[in-house]
Amino acid sequence: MFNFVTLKSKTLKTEFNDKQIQILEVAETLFAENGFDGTSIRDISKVAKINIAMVSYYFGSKERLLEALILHKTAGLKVQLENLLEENLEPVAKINKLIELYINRINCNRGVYRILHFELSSKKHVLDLQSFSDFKKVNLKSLELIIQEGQAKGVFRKDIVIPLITPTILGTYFHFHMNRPFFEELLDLKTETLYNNYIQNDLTKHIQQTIKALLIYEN
Amino acid sequence: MFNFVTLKSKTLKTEFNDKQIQILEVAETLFAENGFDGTSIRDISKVAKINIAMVSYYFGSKERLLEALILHKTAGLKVQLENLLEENLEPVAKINKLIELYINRINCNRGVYRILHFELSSKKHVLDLQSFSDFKKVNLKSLELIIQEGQAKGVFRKDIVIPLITPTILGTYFHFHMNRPFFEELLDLKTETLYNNYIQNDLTKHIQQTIKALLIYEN
Amino acid sequence: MFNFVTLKSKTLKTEFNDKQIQILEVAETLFAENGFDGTSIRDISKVAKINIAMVSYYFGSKERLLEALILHKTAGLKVQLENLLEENLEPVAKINKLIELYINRINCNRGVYRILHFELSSKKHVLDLQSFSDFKKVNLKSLELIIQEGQAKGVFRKDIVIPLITPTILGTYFHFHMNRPFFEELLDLKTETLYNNYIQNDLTKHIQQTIKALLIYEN
Amino acid sequence: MFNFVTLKSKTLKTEFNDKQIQILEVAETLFAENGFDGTSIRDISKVAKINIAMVSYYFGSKERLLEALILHKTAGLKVQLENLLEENLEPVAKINKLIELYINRINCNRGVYRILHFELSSKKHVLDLQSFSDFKKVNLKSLELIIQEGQAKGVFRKDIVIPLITPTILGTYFHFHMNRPFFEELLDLKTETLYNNYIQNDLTKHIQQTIKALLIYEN
DNA sequence: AATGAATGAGTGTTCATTCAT
DNA sequence: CATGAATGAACACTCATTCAT
Repeated sequence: MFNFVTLKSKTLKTEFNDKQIQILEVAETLFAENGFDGTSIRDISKVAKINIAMVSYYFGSKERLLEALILHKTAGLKVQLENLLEENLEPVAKINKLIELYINRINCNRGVYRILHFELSSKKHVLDLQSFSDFKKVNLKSLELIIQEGQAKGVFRKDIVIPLITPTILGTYFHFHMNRPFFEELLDLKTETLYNNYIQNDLTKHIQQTIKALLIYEN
Repeated sequence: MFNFVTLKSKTLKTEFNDKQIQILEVAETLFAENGFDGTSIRDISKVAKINIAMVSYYFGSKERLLEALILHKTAGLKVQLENLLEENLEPVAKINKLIELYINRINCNRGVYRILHFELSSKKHVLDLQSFSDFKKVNLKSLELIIQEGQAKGVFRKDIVIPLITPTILGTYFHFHMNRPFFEELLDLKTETLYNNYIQNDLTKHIQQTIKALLIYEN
Repeated sequence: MFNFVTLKSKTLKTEFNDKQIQILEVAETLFAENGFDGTSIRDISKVAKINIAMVSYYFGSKERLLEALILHKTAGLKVQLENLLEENLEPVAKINKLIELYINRINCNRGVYRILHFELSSKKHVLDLQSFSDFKKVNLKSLELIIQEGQAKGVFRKDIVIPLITPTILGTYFHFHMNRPFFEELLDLKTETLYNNYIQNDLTKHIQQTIKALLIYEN
Repeated sequence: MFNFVTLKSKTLKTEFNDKQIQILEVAETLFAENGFDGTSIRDISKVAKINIAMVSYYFGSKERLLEALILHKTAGLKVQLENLLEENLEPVAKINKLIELYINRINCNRGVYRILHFELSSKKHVLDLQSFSDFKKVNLKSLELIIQEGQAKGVFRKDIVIPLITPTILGTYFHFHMNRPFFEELLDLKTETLYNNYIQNDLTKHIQQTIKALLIYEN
């Protein structure tokens, strides 16, 4: 019935039925709004209009719901990255596309990525962090390949500390988004659409410009 | 920065007695480790070795403890910024010093700034966000002044979206710190000292380099 | 003993199919280990590797599973008792054989007898206690016949309170068994075999000796 | 404020305030009626007319309430035993008094002793069993001293397995009491008073007679 | 000024059972 | 006939806060 993925000798479902997906969607929204600790499974069951016992029934526990959510939402990124790597693009165009891919993806799955990058750093949660660490390493490796390609072509500087590029890309996005009310007021982004457009256009462009300058500009 | 500030029609002190400061210190540590929701006032009272009723007694509520904590820890930054603005430095040197000031300050008050920039975006918390929004605006204004000074001197580009500079500076730091375990492993930062040195030297330099490139490099 | 017994206006089988017997066996073990309340039908279904709904399906409810279990495990004792009564033995030999029969039987069906004699006294369980009371009366009657036979032959004292003999026989066994860990340590009964041997030999002999002394010895 | 007893590096209160004692009394009754698992702290709080959180507040947890209850109710027995040991009595009189002491004490604290001797044998409960094992050892030691005294005086047989005496004494009582409804009907003990009188007179006498016979009668 | 006692509301989870298929 | 899905009720326990002293 389900497609199982063996992950550290623990089988996790990667395909879910409609009700499970419904729960996952609601969970993502509420986790994004109120954090993991700030969201009760009662809240989830109320919004998702399901019985309170369903969460434990389907996912085992609140923590394992989070695991499932992360797995569910991050699945597919790896394939997208691999496709990008194989594309025949100029280094700058490739890194720009990578940034666009990242920002777009994260913006569409805000809740999950926020938790992945911020809540999971808490020492309390003893989720299977290894698999998420692996996830981050895969991302880092893709970035590395693109930058090294650009360096080989003589376009990018040689003395770049690659692991610090990701914090700049993702950190800029997250800091902007986590302070959404502040920037909504400051930049007059009154509607959801205006806000999302700003991210997809202006913010993405800013990040691309920043990274490009960093990769090319000689101090 | 403040002394007696009227906030929500209630008078908040920014000067506290020893016991209050003790509570604030413990609260910062625990909030930083486990988040606001993940920390109970029982945890705080246990670690601070004070009676559980003291928190409500001294600060009114858990939320107002957070308010007090933020006010307590952010006080003083404005003065530092003003001093910096008056210094006679080249634009690049000035922006570098600003970045250094920011990163150092935030790194020393991780807990509070993490909450300030990430947890407070939650819609649940109905703290008087205006005062924190003001705080952010003051910071933004300082940055604006420095950049405009650099633009006037013909050092910086004219087409800079200044509000997006802060997300890049702070976002890079926060993303790095929130994924501390990942970078500790990746960069072999085994001890607290090694980790802090890396932030004060390498990471700060990376951010300075990034911002400089962004401000100067013509696309 | 029974075949189709009307119990609470419902027909209960005493003959079960393989799956039902499997459930009964597992239930006995778990009830013995953790008590009735301490055992969930989830536990039973997990150990018996059957669907969780099977218990309700086959037995109606958890309580009626217990009823079935008791009926299943106590069936046959009456026949054994009747056979014993007809045997041509000296009074002491007969009572000794009765004790041996009891202890052996109970020891082989610990779970059920423990529940029968201890958990069922709880006022909460509204099982049809009458049938179990009947069961006890049958046992008492057998004992009575043997003792009266011994009294008629002038071997046993006349002033015996027969209903109190059973508590001494069974109570001694149960108290020993319910405090198994204590006696295991005290008497160095490290293995299951050693423990069972001690019961079948030493403990049985102790009880036989006790009852014999009580029945014969003139104060 | 409290008098603390150090027990395996864990401090347990032995003196309780009125509300705590009220909770303990209710808990004993309900545990006795429905067992530990069969009693919820909701039941306790309802009967004791206290807030449901009080149990956890005063005792920490349901299990630690049980610990406190046992400690509370068993305290004092040791002293009574010591006093008995020092009395100048004939061996038979002494053992009779011991039995009377035991039965009376247990009958007055039925709930606790039932749990102590029957529920605690369950492997699930990981209470500090060592202390309860110690409690049993103290009791055994007292019995041993009395019997050895009787043997030294040439009154008691030499070949007695002393550890099996306790199961006979206590087991007889418990089996009788656990099957109270059966014996109430059989022996026509309609009221609480009649029942208790029967225990204090007839049952106690039966046990004394049994043990005396066992200790004296040569097979 | 400071605190131990107390509480109602809420937490995540497990329960025995039902029911459509 | 047999079962996977689903559920409302109950579970032990923790929460931030209040209040009398």
